[in-house]
Amino acid sequence: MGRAPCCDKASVKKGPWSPEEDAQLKEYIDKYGTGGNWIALPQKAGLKRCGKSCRLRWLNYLRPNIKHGDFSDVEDRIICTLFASIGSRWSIIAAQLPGRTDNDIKNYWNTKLKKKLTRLVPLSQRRPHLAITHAPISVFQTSTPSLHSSPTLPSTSSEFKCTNNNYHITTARSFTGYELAPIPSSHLNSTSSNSGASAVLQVEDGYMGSMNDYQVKDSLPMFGGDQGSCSSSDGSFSNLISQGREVEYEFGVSNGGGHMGLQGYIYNGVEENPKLLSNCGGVNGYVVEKASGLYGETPLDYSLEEINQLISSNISNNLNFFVDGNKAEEKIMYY
DNA sequence: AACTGAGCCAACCGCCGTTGT
DNA sequence: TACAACGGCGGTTGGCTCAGT
Repeated sequence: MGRAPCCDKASVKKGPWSPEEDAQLKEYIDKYGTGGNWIALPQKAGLKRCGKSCRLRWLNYLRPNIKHGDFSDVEDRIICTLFASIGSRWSIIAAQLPGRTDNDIKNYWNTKLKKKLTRLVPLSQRRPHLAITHAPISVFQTSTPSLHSSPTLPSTSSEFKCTNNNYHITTARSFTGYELAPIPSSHLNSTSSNSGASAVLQVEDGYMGSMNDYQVKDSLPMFGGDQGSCSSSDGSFSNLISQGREVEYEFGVSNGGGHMGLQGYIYNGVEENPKLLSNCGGVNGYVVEKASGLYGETPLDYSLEEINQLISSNISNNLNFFVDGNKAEEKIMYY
């Protein structure tokens, strides 16, 4: 048996909201708040609407500080960057754009921004780029009891010991997605490589090429345990590292009251300057945040053209990099 | 003026996770 | 533990507007 409907569909009004209804809803919420119960609200407010409809109307239109109208270039860039990174997680993207709603951003993306980006860079001009796979992890420090916390997630597979301290990172499960980071071709030229702990990164070589997984031997933490997915048709990723590509990494965990994580980068195949970002007790969540292709560069430093390369080349390759079966568990961290 | 199609966006639908009983 | 109720989310739809013919 399916779930009972949240309201009597026959007796509720549907369709566009009238100014009177808007005023009624606004007045009620201004006066009494939502009361944490949207289903009961319409009746109390004297509205013949479904609670969900009221909620949507309030969140997307009536609540204070909602911004309507044109999106700025900065907003465009944030949307594109986040879309390239996390996909169509509109609520998360909206959380980074004050005054914008997820619905607004979704509509904007579907009707305008996607087309705008498609026009920007011809397929033939797309550059190779790098994707670093991320996975939920649990982090705990072994040397200082006060920072230690028991990961609530089942730990699996690998353990990472940072080269110059005692932080251990244990992957909690395998990959759920990854981020993309372009690496300019000018950064493809040097040599050297380390072996040691490994990270699984993904590299796309060429705009029409297929996405291949590569296992990178380096002193990066192991993200996830899906070794079976790794392949190395031409050894490209190893070459990239050995050619001196720079890879920045940053990841951590959050418990709602704070977070901790590690940050560092690989240069010429060597992990340098790994450091603890911040710390907090009772870590029981996990977040993995970003990797970028060029040390010191953040995703927001990319031009729209570069962002477009990330998005469109993945779309053109029919990649499913937005899929995450455990979306509720993932959050984005901003240090 | 009438028709048509594209673009836009508010609103709906249904699924999923969480919470309470 | 099972189930219902609810909130939240992303995908989709339907209706309005406007430009082009």
